[in-house]
Amino acid sequence: MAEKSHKNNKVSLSQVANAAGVSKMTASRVLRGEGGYSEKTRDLVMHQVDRLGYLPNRLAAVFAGDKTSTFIGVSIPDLGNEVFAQVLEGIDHKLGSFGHQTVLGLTQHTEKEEEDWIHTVLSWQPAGLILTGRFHSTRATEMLRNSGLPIVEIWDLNSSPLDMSVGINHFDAGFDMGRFLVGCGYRNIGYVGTSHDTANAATTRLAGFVKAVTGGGGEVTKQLCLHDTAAYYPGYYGTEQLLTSTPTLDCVFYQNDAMAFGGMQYCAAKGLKVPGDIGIAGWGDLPIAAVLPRRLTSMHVPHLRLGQTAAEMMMSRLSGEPVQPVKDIGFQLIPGSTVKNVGLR
Amino acid sequence: MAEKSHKNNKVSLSQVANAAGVSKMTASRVLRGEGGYSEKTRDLVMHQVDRLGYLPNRLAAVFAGDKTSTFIGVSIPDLGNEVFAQVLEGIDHKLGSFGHQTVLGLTQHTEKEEEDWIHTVLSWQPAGLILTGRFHSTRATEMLRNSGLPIVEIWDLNSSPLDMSVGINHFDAGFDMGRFLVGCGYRNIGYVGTSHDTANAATTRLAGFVKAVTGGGGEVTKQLCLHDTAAYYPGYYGTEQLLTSTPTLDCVFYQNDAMAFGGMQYCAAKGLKVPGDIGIAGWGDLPIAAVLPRRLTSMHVPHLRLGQTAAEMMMSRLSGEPVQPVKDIGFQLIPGSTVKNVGLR
DNA sequence: TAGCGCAACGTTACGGGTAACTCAACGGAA
DNA sequence: TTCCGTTGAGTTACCCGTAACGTTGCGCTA
Repeated sequence: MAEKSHKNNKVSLSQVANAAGVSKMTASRVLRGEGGYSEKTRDLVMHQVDRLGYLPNRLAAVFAGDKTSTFIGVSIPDLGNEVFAQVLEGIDHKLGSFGHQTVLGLTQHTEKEEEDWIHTVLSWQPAGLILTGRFHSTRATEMLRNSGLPIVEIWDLNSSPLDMSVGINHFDAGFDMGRFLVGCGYRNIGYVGTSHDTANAATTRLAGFVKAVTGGGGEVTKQLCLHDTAAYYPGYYGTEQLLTSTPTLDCVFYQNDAMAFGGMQYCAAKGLKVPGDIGIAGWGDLPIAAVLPRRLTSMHVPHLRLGQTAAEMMMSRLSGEPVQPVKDIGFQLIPGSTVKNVGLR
Repeated sequence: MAEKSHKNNKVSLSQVANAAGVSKMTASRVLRGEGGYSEKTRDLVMHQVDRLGYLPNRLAAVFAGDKTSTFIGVSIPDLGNEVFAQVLEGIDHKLGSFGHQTVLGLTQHTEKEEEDWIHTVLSWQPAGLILTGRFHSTRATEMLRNSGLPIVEIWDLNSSPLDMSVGINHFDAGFDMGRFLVGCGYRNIGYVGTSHDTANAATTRLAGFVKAVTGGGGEVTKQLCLHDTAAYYPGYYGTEQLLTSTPTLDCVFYQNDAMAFGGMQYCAAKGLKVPGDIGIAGWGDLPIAAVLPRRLTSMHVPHLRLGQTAAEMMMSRLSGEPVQPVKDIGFQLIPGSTVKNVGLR
């Protein structure tokens, strides 16, 4: 099986055609199943395909047809954050079901890395790009515009997107959480997150949060932005830092549930009661929340669906259907019971 | 900026060359920086590259050079399992640092899906493939062999790999855990996992586990394999099912730490003391373990490093360096304190 | 000043498919 | 019988780069 060509060990279409005694074009037609050949010819060709172990060369097909590939470039900050793992899972499954492939790029939240990645990925003639966040470098924006490709900006909703956007308004979400916590009676609130990058949705969220808290008569007394991943242990030691430097805090808001859980564990280790001594609020309503004895105060965002929706918007645009370019996927505050419910408002 | 060609809106090398008043070949040389041109010519060409917003077409380059691309196909079962998210993160970072791209495939643990995905990915002329697991369908194996590409099988160490393999011996790891638990005095042990697929490493692990337990005079009384993801909540309700049907168990072994944590939460909710009333052992030493009050009995596997190593082996092979084809990345039992330590052996 | 070498650049021929066109054979209607 | 449409298949040009070679023109040597 699998007689190889001399050059590169790959069986080409012409080899199949020769072996079947037909022209390259006829073999091509059979393989694409677009008709215009007899049953007998089809069998001849397919038999040789099996015998030689022919694999189509989609790269050459794209090239010949002067079309784009079925690649979709997907840039994600990192996978240590469960949120993005879920988003990616949603994207890849949906893309896969449409016969498209994910070309991954972990761009670590930096514009420069994203820019380099975009340059590389565009050179592979992708069918479209899905990017996390709405801030891109000038050169990146220019390349994206010039490419003329469909682009979905996800996560941080962009009301005037390059092309399309799906996500939530993080400012509003942060604001809602802030208003809720102030409504619970908290006035002296801390924050633990992992980045102060202005391009980061978490920063936008924090801004909305701060606005709501100060507007409601409270104060975000201390904001901690660690140089680490938004995971359990940073939540733990971040809380330690926070409460050591500012013991007067009555509540802590975290960048996500993993960090919040880490914070809860710190509190438990130090004998601090939640919510008796201190309130805890997370973000994302991650799977771990489902098994905790006490419902974690959090903000539900449909991450998997967000990913799926992004992929669907991409597919719609590629098939020429009309697409609503900006989709707010929505969020829902989970009051939970890791904050006191003094029932204000 | 960005004057477009009539056809497909992309600026080609000849357009750049024409605009710069040089031949296509000279422009190509400048862009690849391989010398054979004057400084003046270089500036002329690069100026037009900027002005026209030219993006190289790597697809055409691969095609012309009759080479493979810089794509590496990476198949991962799913990202809901943090273990694989970490592995993927390790792979993509390392590949990226070598100028290669990950083409992702979430193949959901099934051979059929993997086979289809392999067929598709191979048609894009990748430079190599990284596959999770060592079991592949016959047709998949045949395609992989015929491709002649470098292949790294990860996770479940394959001592006679298609090409290369890195991971751990799950049978041995399961065996060690079983021996340890029996050594702790447990005799009536339950298991909660998510799959009975023979192609699954978890199944291999379980086999080793069972062998050690029965060999040590204990019994794996009940094995529960849920049709779900290996996450917190399945761990919770799986434990509920397990302990309801078999209340006599003295210990439960889980497919991973997330499930184990879910199980611990179930126990806590029901007033069962860990390890007083029941022992709990997880697998993977996931990040959450770092913040728990009680060290979770688990098995440490360097997931991130596993991913990085897989990528490094791939890069070594591609650059023609000699590669040790089978690498056991090792594991380490974390005794923890969620099991009794009766101090046997 | 012929002869030579080399830097700098141009020409040509692919590579593996596909679009668009052409052509032959055949069957049915006029 | 003639004409024409349909079916099945072949031909040709082209997609965008690169390898391999060919061609200049200049400076230097003998």
